[in-house]
Amino acid sequence: MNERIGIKDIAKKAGVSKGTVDRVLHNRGNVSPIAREKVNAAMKELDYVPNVIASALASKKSWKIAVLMPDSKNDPFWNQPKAGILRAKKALRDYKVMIDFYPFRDADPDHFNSCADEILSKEYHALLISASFLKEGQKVLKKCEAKELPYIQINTFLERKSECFLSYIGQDSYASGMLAAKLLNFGVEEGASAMILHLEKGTNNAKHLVDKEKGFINFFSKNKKRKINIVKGSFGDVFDKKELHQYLKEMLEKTPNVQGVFVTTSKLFHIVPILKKLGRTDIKLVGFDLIDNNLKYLYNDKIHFLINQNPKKQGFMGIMNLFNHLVLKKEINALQLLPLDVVMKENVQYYLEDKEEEIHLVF
Amino acid sequence: MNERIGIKDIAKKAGVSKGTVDRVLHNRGNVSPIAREKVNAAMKELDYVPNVIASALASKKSWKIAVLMPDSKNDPFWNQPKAGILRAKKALRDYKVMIDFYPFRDADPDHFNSCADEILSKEYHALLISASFLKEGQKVLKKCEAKELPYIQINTFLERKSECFLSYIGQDSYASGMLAAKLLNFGVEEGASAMILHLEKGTNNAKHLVDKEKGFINFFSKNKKRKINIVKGSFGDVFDKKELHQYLKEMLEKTPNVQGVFVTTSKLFHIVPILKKLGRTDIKLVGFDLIDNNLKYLYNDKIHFLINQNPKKQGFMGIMNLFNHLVLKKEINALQLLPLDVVMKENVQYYLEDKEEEIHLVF
DNA sequence: TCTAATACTGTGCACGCACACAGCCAATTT
DNA sequence: AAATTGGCTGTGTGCGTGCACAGTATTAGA
Repeated sequence: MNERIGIKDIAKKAGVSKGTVDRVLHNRGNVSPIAREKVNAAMKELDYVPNVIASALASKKSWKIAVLMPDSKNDPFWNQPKAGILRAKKALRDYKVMIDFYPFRDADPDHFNSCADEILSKEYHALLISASFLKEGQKVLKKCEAKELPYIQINTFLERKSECFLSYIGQDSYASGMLAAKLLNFGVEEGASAMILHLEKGTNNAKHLVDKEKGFINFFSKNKKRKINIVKGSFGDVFDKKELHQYLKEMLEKTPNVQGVFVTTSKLFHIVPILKKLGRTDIKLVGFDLIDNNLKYLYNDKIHFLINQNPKKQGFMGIMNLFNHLVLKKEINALQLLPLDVVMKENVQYYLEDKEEEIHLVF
Repeated sequence: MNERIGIKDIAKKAGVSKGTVDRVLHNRGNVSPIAREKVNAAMKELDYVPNVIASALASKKSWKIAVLMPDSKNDPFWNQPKAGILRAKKALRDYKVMIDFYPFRDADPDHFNSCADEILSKEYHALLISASFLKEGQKVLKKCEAKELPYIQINTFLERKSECFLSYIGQDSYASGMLAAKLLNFGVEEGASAMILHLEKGTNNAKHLVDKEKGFINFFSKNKKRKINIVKGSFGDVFDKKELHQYLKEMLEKTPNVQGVFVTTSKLFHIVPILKKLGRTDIKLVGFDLIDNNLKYLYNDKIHFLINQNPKKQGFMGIMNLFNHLVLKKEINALQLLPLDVVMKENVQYYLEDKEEEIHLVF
């Protein structure tokens, strides 16, 4: 049953050799229009689907992919996308896919540039990039386009109009802001206050933070049935604990009845001990990312919700989509927004488990 | 670079032929202990990893899998596991995997039995089963074990001790009860009441409902800081709207200040219009499953949270795990609990999207 | 008309493995 | 001693496709 038909079948049907079928299949040229037409007709009639297994085995081509993302030494967050990339690499080990990492120091645009130049000086088939720097990122992508090097962006999205731009894989920042708002709205009483707090430098230059803020605020302005007072805070240097303590103290004093705080990055854990010192353990907290420091507080009920952005999956899907594009010539979606998982103590295990789960191949 | 080594390499290293290596690899017997040892040593030393591509291409075996689950005509829920199974089938099209469906009428144990008998009378390599009926389910699994037919259970878990029992893939009912409790606890004021409501017949016979209830109640009994009054309700025939209306009215009258209701199945949507008629739209609602009737109310803020159990993924993983076991001879986990996704209006899109996402192959 | 270039087509090997088969040798039986 | 058995081993073909190369038909140029 279920006899799969191969190129020799369509060759026979079309009255040509399998060599000709192969040439039609891969647009290698040197095929007469008549032959091409016969082959196409036969393929359509027999509903030919290439056998990827045999194809992969026979193919001699190898594919080189460069990865340009921040060094995980400086920010452990980047270990997760990296883990996803390595898992993808393992999944593709029987295909000739080579992956080279170019980690750049995350606060060093010059280093970012020099890494990019090194990539561009070599012969890669594609690039997986997470461009932290707005201006430099745009420049690098422009250079890629000049060299016709296709790329996929993860985590940070710089808009480009080009054939080379294949996809952005990451989160929808605006939606994540709304989600945080909805969660706080659920747990905060009518008439009370909720705070959105940026704990980063240069907040206004970071598009994703601006978007999160928009989402958060728009949720409450749309939702007119319940009145919640929204305040916005911003503090750059989380390592200056004394100043941060002072800042939060003043904010909470001048804002009446704050019942919830939304921190727009993974740095929520910094304010937990401070709130404790201020005797405000009643405040409900929402933040991002399942990093150890946050998890600790999630486990003992200090943090109520963490929104998970699937960083590992971002890396994994980045490579898998490039594979899809390069090797299997499939269309890939230009925008791939990953789920915003709502994580609590009771379901966190499912999002952490790193058991040897299935490996995902894209056909 | 990255020269992959194959059986001929280890054959050379071990000083035997590739035939002997193959026999060692697949435990085909007829290998002298000395040869076996040499081959094993060579494999270890060269860190041999089989090329699944070539292996799949060369293998002549075909695999037959039977699927025994409720008919989706009667309950559209089952369309989702089915869709997952079909996707897996597509992903495996180059491997010789055949899948036959045996849908049984969901309230008809006799039909379940006769479907099972038909499967057992044919030659299948494995079975994917969702046994709705406790007693009949156990009997059927026993028969499978007698015929040495390995199986994976999805959605409903019947405990068995047997070599044939490969895995259960589904949700952790107890954890889902706790999750629901946590969500309601977040949105319900101290001193108020929360209700757990079963809308099924024969609740006490359904293990997963009992477990959900345990999880829900234990959350509140563990959490002694905040006092919430818990009440339990149970009503069998949701289609008798008048009686259901009356039942809810009385429950809400005799229970002071009910602020949240947790319905333990996908049938939450049945009580939404009734609560509206009773003028109790303030009550916060938590239930299960992204089915259309529930989604409608999620969109217009009548339902606050839906807990998603990944029914499509259950089907997909069921097949993939059988493939893993049969074809790739990999160990698979006996218990595979899928994430309990917390779904709200703001993130529901990510769990619904049926875009042609990556297809998962297990190596 | 002949040659040479070009356009097109078919053949056959390789990819790494599974598996059938034939061959070998020692032990046992006749 | 010859025949048989059974444990063990190596050889060789085929899976469906990619691709190099050889081969044939067509056309253009002299």
